[in-house]
Amino acid sequence: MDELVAQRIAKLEELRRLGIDPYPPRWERTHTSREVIAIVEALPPEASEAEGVEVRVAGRVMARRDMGKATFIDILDGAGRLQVLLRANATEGYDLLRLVDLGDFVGFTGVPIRTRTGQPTVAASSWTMLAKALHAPPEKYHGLADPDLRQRRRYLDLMANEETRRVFEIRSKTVAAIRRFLDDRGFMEVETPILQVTEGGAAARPFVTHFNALDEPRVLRISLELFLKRLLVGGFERVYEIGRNFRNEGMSFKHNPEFTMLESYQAYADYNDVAAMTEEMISTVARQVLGTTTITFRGQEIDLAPPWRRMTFFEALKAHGGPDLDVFTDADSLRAELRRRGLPVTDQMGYGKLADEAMSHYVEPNLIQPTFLLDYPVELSPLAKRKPGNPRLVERFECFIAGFECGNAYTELNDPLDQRQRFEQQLALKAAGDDEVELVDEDFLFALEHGMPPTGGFGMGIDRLVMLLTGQSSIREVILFPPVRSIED
RNA sequence: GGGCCCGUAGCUCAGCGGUAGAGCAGUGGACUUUUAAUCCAUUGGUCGAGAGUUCGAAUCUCUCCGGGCCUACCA
Repeated sequence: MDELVAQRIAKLEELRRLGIDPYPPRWERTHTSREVIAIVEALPPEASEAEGVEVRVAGRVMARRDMGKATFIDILDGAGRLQVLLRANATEGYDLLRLVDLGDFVGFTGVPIRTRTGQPTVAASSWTMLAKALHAPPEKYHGLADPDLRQRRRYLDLMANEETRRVFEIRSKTVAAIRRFLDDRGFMEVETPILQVTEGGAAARPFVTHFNALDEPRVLRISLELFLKRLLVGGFERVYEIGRNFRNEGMSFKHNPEFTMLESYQAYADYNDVAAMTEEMISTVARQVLGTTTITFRGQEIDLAPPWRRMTFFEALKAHGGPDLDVFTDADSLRAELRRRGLPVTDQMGYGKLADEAMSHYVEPNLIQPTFLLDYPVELSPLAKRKPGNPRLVERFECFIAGFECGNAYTELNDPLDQRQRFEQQLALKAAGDDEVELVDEDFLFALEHGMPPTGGFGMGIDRLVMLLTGQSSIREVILFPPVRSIED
């Protein structure tokens, strides 16, 4: 066995021999580190001690400065770090401190004091082992740097790196702020199936599993859309879901196979209403979580305050040197033009995919400040309603911040006959070799045939929003436990 | 998938053909206001795995394993 582990187990056994449980079931804490610091900071300047105040604090031992008859221990609790002073003539069990290692959870009873350097500290009258750690924590100064270990053993990353803790606190506050925003506007949070018969609502390859009780195959959902729309058919007027989607595809700095999506649907709204809600929601969330609407991402300062820039898909393509889609109106001519421009296009790509390819090449990287791209080609958007007066386009926007997409919305297609046609067009694309198309979902069509009110829908990748708000340039840094290859022992 | 890079002590890293090093952590000792405490002493390694080249490989070559960054596709 590892020598360091053996040493710690020996200490643990010595505690037991002394009648001390190294893993006691309960120990009452009265104050967090932050509360103790507040007590000390509230003391009059000449006072060095909160006389008569007894606090019980607890946390993980992060550092230890042993000076013979006095020892300083830094603990980390959920609120932050706190220094504890133990003295041979003032702390019960001082000689047993040799059984305390870095990483242990320890409780201290004592008085808040100010040291002569002014640092808030608990002068301990006693200490108690709360949980013995068998492994040393990461290096105290450099922390945990190995990117593999940081993700594989996130708990070590969290205990060693304050920035990591900050990122996930912001993530939690972001989701809470989104819920608050939607709840305040009369939206109802719902949950829909993750295990589905047919994947739908997006174009992506699914994870496949088997449902034993029904003895049927199932796929993990790739979007939330089609079930939420069934709820609009049912009569709920404002619904949203925040949930995990699964796409069995590649990983990149902005893609993870399981990712968290927000989708909301609002009856009697169109995509313009949704755009207004989007810019208000994201700026509100930023203000609540960060206290500002200004963020820095990859060295670029970005202002999330509304109103955001709006331009049409066609305009944006022209403005950034891409092809004019009013000139190249069919798949063959557009494909030839993109090929002439040296873009990687294939014969399998339909008009929508080609237009999207051009957009992501010419436009997307340039959309640093928040921008709505409006009015997408119909071929790219089988679930969106056509734009009145222009059957080539649908009422859809995607919003871009810092050069990547972070939201997508439609005026939802509620014409069941048109919806069936669109599904059939997707089938034709599949026949032509595109394996990432929207599949026909008869059950959804049947629901739509019962009537869905005019509806504005919205989808947003939560992980990407958190990347923006925390300044993290990789999605894996905002996911607590990103997928890692398993290691064979 | 393509390109570049990394894997050495529990952690952070040096060493880059001549028998394995530092700091932190650990162990023993000194020290009653330190805070990357300090000072003295000291334990700890199949140098990711395997094969090859060589008198000799952590170091060079190849294969594999794990990881990172960039790049391409879906949010």
